[in-house]
Amino acid sequence: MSKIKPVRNGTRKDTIIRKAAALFRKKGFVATSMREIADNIGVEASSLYNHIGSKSELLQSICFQVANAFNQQLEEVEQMETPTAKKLESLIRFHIRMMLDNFDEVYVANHEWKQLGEPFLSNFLAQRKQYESRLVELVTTGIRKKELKNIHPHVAVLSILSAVRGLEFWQRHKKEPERPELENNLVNYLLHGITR
Amino acid sequence: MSKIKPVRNGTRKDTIIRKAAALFRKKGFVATSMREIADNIGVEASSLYNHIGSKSELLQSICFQVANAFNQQLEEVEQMETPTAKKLESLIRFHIRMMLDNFDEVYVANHEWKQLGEPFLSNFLAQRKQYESRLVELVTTGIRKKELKNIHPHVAVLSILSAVRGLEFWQRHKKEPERPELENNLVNYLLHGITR
DNA sequence: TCACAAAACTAACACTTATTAGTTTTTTTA
DNA sequence: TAAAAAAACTAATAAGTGTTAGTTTTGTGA
Repeated sequence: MSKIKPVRNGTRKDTIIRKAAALFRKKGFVATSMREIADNIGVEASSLYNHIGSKSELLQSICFQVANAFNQQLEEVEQMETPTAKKLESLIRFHIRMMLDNFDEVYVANHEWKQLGEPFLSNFLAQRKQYESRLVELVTTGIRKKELKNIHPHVAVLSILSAVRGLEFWQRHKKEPERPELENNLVNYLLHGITR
Repeated sequence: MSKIKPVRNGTRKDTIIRKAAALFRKKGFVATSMREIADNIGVEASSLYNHIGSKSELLQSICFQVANAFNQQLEEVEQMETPTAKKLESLIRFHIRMMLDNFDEVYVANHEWKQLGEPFLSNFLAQRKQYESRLVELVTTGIRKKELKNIHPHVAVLSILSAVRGLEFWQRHKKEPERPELENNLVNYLLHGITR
């Protein structure tokens, strides 16, 4: 019937991925059918295959796009010439913004990576592991330099990552603390429990 | 072929639910087929229906059994005559133990509740919301009594719940801090950032 | 040992799934 | 405006889904 509207500055493929991300987030990857995605765009399911290779490819795009964003930011922060606490704060704030600005995609990457097929699954998990290790390294360095409290680095890192992930629940209580205030509250709780 | 072995002090239904929980955790609810569950037990898929009503019923059992456990513990803690921080610590420790001792079930309740059909979905979400509210109430009281730092209660509660949930990642680094040490580290991080 | 109940089986059902082939319509390019 | 490319369509396929009916096997209590 109608045509797929390319998203601003993007291809039709991008449009499909965005809609897919929204549905994957709401219903889960496996529970979302190609027909549903197509319906939601206003097109037949088979038409999607003029733009994408497969359903799995959609999930792959979403997961690795998110992974790349986080990796790139970590790279930049590692280069910074600031105290460890400041680096940590930058990263936490980036996580918060990613969570709020790219909710569907980040949520899907966090919850649906299990449905990736090989070799993508292994690749994704390896990247995640490496990301965590680099954060642990950061905290460890901070402790050695006496810039941070002497806390178990791995516990701290996983707590921080999890707490930020918990922002997904905030979608529900939207009116609660406004965005910048929420951001500051969370950073404050996570850091000033650890910062000396 | 063979028969379903009833779990110690349990019914055959319990055995099925346990195996289902393990598979739902590994592959997700929708991606797990009744035939897979049956295979894993060593029986035909149709045989399962001598013991259970439907696939959805399996998910319901898992989710509400977990919800009940948490609600019951909260009830008990609320009755305690101890400082707020102590109550909070009890709850955190209970969450940690539930996470480690009933990993599959807690994980499934946390990740697969979306797949519950109505009216179970609404019921489950309502219980979750109420649980959170009661925790917020607890923290708020603690702040009013000057037993806790003056932090945004909702941010604190969600951070705590999320951080504890993050223990699911710990399954991977099993050798890291041993259980009691891990527990103490986490409690320490979560509370001594908030305790006065 | 006989009868009854519990629990397994086989076979089939009605649907839904992702994906493909082939064709037609629409848009872009020359 | 004609030719080429892009993007939609219809129709079909093969595989997998949860679940049911009917039957056979297994275990139990009289």
